[in-house]
Amino acid sequence: MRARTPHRPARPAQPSTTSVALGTAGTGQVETTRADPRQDPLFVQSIDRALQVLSAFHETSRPLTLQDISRITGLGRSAVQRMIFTLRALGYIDRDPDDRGYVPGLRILDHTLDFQRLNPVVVKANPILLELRRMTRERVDLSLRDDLRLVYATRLQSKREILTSTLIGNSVPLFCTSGGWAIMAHLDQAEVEDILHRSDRIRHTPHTLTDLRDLRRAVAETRERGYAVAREQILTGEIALGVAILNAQGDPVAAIHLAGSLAEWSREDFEKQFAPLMIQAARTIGRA
Amino acid sequence: MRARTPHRPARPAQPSTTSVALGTAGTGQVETTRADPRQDPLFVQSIDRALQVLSAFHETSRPLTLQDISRITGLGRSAVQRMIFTLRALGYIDRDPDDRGYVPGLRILDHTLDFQRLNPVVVKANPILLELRRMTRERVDLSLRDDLRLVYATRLQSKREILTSTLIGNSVPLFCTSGGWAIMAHLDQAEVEDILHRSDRIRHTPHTLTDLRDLRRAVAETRERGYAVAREQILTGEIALGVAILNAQGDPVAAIHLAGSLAEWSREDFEKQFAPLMIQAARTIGRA
DNA sequence: CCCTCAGGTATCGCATTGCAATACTCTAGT
DNA sequence: ACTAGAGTATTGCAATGCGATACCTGAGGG
Repeated sequence: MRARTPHRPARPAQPSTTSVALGTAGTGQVETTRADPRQDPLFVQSIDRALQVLSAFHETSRPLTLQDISRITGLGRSAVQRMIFTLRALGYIDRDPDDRGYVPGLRILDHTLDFQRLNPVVVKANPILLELRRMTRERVDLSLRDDLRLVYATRLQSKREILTSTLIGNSVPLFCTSGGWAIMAHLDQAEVEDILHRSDRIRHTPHTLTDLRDLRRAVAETRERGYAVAREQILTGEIALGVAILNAQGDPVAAIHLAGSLAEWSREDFEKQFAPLMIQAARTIGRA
Repeated sequence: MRARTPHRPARPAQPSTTSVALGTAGTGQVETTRADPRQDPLFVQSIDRALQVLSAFHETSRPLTLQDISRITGLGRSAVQRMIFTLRALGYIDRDPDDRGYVPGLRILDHTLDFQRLNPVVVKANPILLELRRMTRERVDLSLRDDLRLVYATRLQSKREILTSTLIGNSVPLFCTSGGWAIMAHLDQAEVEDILHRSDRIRHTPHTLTDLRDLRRAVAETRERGYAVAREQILTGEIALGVAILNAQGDPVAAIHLAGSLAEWSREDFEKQFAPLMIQAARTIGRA
């Protein structure tokens, strides 16, 4: 139990503060405009509870029983049972066919599709990513920033992709990924510090950078170059280029990645070959 | 507005009736064990309402305003506003960065990942699908049945994939797809009739079969062959093989597809080449 | 330039609605 | 056979969410 699902926050972030952030920054202290949304009278408790139930599956890698969910969410048995009933009626939770227990339901994928259809970054990026993969023949990804992590929204497999971990919705931390460095390169140093300090800097490979000085340098280098290069930060034997995508206000909201194998590429070749393409692609997407 | 999102049911299906279905079948009348879950005392209204708000995005291809959502869901402005506030605080809805309006939020993808990690069929199928694509070099998909439609859960692009419509969560109707025929081939004729009659048999290409007699024949042929062959039913120029995946009880709960181009393949070659592989793969997944 | 309209946000009282407690059924394990 | 664990169902009371209403802002338009 408690599978190593990387860094998915059990409790989500604040709502509108993201857009503020810039003016009041300074020391990297994020000024929370609204103290805590979940004790705001506008906050609908029961939605929260229902989504907590759905989110209980984040914690597991097996079907859950009622009491599992009750334990994970901290909600009472009755409440959980009522919600499961409802969520099941609506198709958001199913019974596991063989084993007994509950699993996420099919209807979730309807919302996945909506997200992909409606998110402007994803929509703009997709054709460009396809083109990018056509030209590079390597793995191309788009990830969106969610506070300390990057969530993969589009993944285009390369020729021989074995790992099943190339799934939409997977997330990686900002602090040790090409995309994360690319994004931090577009923030003021105060915010970078804030991010680095709040991240729990877990080592994914023996080469993962975790020292603050190293990470600062990685970000600084990225800032100069205009793109990030990450070697074996998440996966051994993998090299990745990352470029940030800016929204209309100039905030880095997403990143594109290109990942190749160090068995095939030297760092220099990989960069020389692909960095210009990446930068061009990111500009086109972000209209920067 | 009201974009042609194919066949996503605005109102979802009943919960536990699916598993019953078989014993009481007969005339194709599905015996509703529980009259209507949403007037059951166990049914939590406010979850339903919240998810209706999230589902409002099914209807659109642009960001939605509060009143849009209010209109689509039929809920009052106040209620919608409170829910948007909550859903936004939780990350399930975002503000569109440029344009004004709301869009589905990133946190949705967390649940997508859960679904893919936990759904036993998807988990079992993925490695086999990868192998299948390696051998065929064509597009390979896994889709799960949801009443009258098949929802794509895994999609492995082929070499030159242009269309952005190869997204997870996309759905196609049972009645006119290789996967659908493969699934119906494993149901009794009464259920097939029920499905065919309840489907609204829209023509997707000039070659889409819509006549009941033709469709019955397609299913019958599939039943004999053990796999389905669909030519240009959804996409012009495309040929697809479909094989059903059975769960432990022998019900067809999913299907795998192999899609190729008629410019490259004759129907005969495509079948001869790939049908055995497909059947083998489906057996392995379904453990039938 | 002021008015209006559309969109978003906030407040409050009342009754709807969902939770805790409890009890019942079923299956599996010892 | 008894116990434990899982799922399901019912009920009373009060927490909680909805409707009505009002406020704020920016964008057009006369």
